[in-house]
Amino acid sequence: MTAMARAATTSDAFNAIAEPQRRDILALLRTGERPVTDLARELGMSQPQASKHLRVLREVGLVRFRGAGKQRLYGLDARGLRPIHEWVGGFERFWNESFDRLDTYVQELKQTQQEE
Amino acid sequence: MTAMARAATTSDAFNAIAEPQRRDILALLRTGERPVTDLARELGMSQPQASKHLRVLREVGLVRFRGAGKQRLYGLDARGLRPIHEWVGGFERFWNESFDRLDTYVQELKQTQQEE
DNA sequence: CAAACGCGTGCCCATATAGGCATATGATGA
DNA sequence: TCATCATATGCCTATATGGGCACGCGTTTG
Repeated sequence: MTAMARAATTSDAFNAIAEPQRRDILALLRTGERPVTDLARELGMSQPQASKHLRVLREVGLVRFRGAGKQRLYGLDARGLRPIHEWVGGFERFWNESFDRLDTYVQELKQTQQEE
Repeated sequence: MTAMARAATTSDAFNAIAEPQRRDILALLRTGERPVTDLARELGMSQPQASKHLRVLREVGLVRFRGAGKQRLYGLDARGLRPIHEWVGGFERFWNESFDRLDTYVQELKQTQQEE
């Protein structure tokens, strides 16, 4: 256990929503529960793909499902998004300031360029 | 270009803040600008580590720096967090509903357990 | 009971990290 | 110009994906 790679995607909601397709799934589920196949079709991904993403979302608690015949209806459980909203919200006053700061900033030192 | 791995961490803010240490850096920078070494020390990470995380944050535009002598003062540019806040905010009414839904849910089908 | 359907998994591949370390770069000052 | 301080990078390793595919399983139907 010397070197570590990126934190497991299943570790928390932050990681779970870092993947675009998973964000799409969550967004679509706001409309209501859906079986895997439907989700896959509506979002243009393969069934295995959908299942895998759903698994991650399930493991961090952002979705849940209930069996419905041979299908599994997945539904949203947005509670896990709240902590994220709050964390990001902690920067709210900064993204407003930013502009001003940046201006002062730019004038302040026109040349200490921050290229790539 | 057949198989793809996770989206590059440098691709967007969502990925950038998926890493805990980077979130720590952003949080610390709310206090004000800081040179790399300070950041590293205050957050208990190596200098190279700090530099690397700062690079990612820089590439997605969440931080910027200005040269100050032989140092580089890194500062927060939270504007990039706004889109995230808005995306997550789009689920706000759901994380309140969730509880109720979940209750109904639980009673509704006590046994279609969603284990592991 | 067999065929069909809906899902979840295992396996293989190509990538993209995080970290630790050593070293290249830049800027500053003697 | 050279030594020094502050950072940025390159390299190597162990992991963790994300996708495609084939297949195993449980449920439903015929």
